[in-house]
Amino acid sequence: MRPPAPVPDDDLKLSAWLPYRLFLVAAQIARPLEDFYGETFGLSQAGWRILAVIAERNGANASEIGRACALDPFAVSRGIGQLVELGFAVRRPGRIDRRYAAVSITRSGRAAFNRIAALGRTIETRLLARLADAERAMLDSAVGKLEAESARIGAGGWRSLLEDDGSS
Amino acid sequence: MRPPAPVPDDDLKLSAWLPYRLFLVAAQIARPLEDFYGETFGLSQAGWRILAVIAERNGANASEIGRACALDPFAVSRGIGQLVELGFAVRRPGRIDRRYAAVSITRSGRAAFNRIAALGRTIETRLLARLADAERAMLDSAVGKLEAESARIGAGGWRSLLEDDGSS
DNA sequence: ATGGATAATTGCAATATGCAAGCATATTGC
DNA sequence: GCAATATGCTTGCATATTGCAATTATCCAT
Repeated sequence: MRPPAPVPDDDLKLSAWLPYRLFLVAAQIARPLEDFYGETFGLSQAGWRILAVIAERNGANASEIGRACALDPFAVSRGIGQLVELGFAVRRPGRIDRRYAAVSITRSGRAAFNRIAALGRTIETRLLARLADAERAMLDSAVGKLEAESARIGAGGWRSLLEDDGSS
Repeated sequence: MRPPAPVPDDDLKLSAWLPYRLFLVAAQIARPLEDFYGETFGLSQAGWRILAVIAERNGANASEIGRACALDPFAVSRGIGQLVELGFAVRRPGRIDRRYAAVSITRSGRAAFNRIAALGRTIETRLLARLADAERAMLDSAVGKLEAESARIGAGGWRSLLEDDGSS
């Protein structure tokens, strides 16, 4: 009556599933940094990302910021609000089109950024210290490919994945 | 009066910083899967992770589950509650020590797991399809090393990172 | 027995998030 | 010109999530 294996048991092992492994690594790495900028500056994750964006591209508008750090417009707006409250950024109406507000980093914003970035680089250095040079290079290029493919996957939604045979 | 570079500008580029890149890849990959199990079964992320754990280690207790999928006891408890409500798991008091409740997956829980796992494996396959065999092997071992080091980093907290020169 | 430990849960306050509606500015059609 | 529409961004509010104190139930040592 019963087949030998009554349940197919597709046996996906969470701990061996690449997306989950990446997620865990990213989460564990991010935590001490978040604790640092949270406790030290009262900065949220969105706030930190936006600070990093305007540190690099001073005067960016909200849309550019959102694109650069994968935040929706609401999160960007609130994050900028937080930075302004903390004195880390200022909003000024755009010169040509005043709907676009240019967000600029302040002196103390850059000071905070530099301290956070220093810790961030320490973390990255410690991570990479475990890898050989060849591994580092390969990891870099592999992550680049994963970025490209994950963007496609993320854009399609799950419905498109079900109709997908995996070959492309 | 002013030095040529008034601000040191440690220039950490978010888009080139490995932890951020990993985070983005993980987040983009996870989204369609989350949408799927959220819309289809009303499952939260914690619920899904716990389901995956008990699919593999049926009858695990809450502490084991928490350790296996990096969730704090509160999240585990609530996640199990969700699974029980959905009819995907049952709690039964432990036989030897009744403080530990053994959580078992139900038939319909396993059915749901199998459907989610199938999509998960599709995603993983699509991701890895872009990589050569050698790259896949290298990525696997590199991620293993990152897991080990990120666990150390996560455990230490940010204070220990500041006193750290990066060599160990 | 009983005091203290441990595993797990619950309640509640704080926080974050999603989304509709709003405001200001720019552009288009007439 | 100037109403009508579009765009960029913000705000308010309802809902979900999270963190943590307090609680319950059980076990263990004396």
